Amino acid sequence: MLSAIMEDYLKAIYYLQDETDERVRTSTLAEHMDVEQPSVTSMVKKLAERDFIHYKPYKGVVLTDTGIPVVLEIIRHHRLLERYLTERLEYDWAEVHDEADRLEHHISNQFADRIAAQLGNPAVDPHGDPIPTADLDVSPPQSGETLADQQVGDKVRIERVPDNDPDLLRYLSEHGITPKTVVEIVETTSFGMVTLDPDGTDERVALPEEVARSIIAQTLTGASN
Amino acid sequence: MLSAIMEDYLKAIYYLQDETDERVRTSTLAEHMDVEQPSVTSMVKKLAERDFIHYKPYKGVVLTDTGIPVVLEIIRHHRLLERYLTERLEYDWAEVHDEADRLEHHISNQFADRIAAQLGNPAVDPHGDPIPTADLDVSPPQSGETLADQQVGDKVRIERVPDNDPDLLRYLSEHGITPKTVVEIVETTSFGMVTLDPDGTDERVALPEEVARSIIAQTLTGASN
DNA sequence: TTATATATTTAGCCTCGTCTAATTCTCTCC
DNA sequence: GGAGAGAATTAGACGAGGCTAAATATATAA
Ligand SMILES: [Mn+2]
Ligand SMILES: [Mn+2]
Ligand SMILES: [Mn+2]
Ligand SMILES: [Mn+2]
Repeated sequence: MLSAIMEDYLKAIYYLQDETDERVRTSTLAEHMDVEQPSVTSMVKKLAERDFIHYKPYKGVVLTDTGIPVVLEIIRHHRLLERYLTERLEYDWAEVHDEADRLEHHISNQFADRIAAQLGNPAVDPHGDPIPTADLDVSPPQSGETLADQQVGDKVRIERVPDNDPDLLRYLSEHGITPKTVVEIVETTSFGMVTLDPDGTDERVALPEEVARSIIAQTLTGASN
Repeated sequence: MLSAIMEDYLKAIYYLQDETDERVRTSTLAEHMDVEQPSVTSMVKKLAERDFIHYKPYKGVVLTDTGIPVVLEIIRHHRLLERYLTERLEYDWAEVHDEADRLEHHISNQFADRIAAQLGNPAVDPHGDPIPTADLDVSPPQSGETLADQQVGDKVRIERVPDNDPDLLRYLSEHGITPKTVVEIVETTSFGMVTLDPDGTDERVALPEEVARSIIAQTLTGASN
């Protein structure tokens, strides 16, 4: 079989190749996995040897058709776990990531299917990320629009937030911002600050543009169109 | 921290020293862990180095006061998982052991505490084994009486069955024998066969004496006393 | 087109958990 | 009390994953 470490490498490759749409470089992977480059080189050789990735020396790697379903299975585990932890075991959505990142490698597919059934086969995880089905279909990524692309006065529905920064997640949920929340953009500044008003509140929530760009949102009504 | 493998060694030592009430020998451990003896020797040195066990060369090992709570924590995880899997995720009690044996090393104490809370802090696992509390108290072992110690005509309540033989567990549950079941001993033979009648049924369930001896039961009424 | 900077790979070493083969200790039995 | 038998340990190796330092390939920029 495949070690937990190998699975994490494959998962990292999946996310990175999705982001950049290019071959994933050794250095990028090294940073992501928090190891030195030679460790990556030796690992990608093993993964290529076993046909999960295509490796071209000095040119980076891509997942093969063998590798992709492996990754999707892990992502299914991860997102179902996150959902189950928040929904059934009273975890805060800020704490689920680490627990899920470990357990994803150790639960059986049977376990995953059972918690999926308990949850009614949910389509998305607590951060709005799509959960692959048991036969590993994944919904296509949402429209690329982010909170940073909006105009003042726009109303948008939050679709997806990054799941790996607990502090941000705590901040967001404390201010009533989760997937499905509708917010109005009340201010954007030249120095990179976006201010929101969650629907039905008078609260003002400020976010650095950098962060706003990482939050996917669906435009509902625009003052500008 | 401690690797999953090390935890399994400690757990094995715990069970073996409980069974024999003596120092656990290298060979016993090797058989239990399904590795060769030199592997055990090198592992017990590491565990002794870290003070989880006391190791006397050529004389076997014993858990230290540092090692015992480590084991109890793992056993708590294992038994809570088994209970949760059967009760909330529709696992058959014959299938839970393997899943629990893997996951016990990977769930956090928080996870264990949450499933314990969901279950109402149960005292025993599906096989009747006591679940250590969050502060690691364990109920003392049940009376040593087994199904093999009974007389024909005795009524006994099943307390505990071995959890590592799926076939046996399936057989038992198919014939309505689980912890809490009351059965009457209807026959014992000189060639080692015990026959039971589960309470309220007319069914006859036969078991080899070897197996009967591994099932703990509480005598309720005896024809003989 | 050539020189320099940067990314990547190779070389060699380490720890963990395992193995086989060889050696040494312990125990029993005469 | 000594000879063997049998159990346990030591010696030396291997694969997985990691590291550092050295070598090499690629990219950039003159
Ligand atoms: Mn992971
Ligand atoms: Mn998530
Ligand atoms: Mn285990
Ligand atoms: Mn059990």
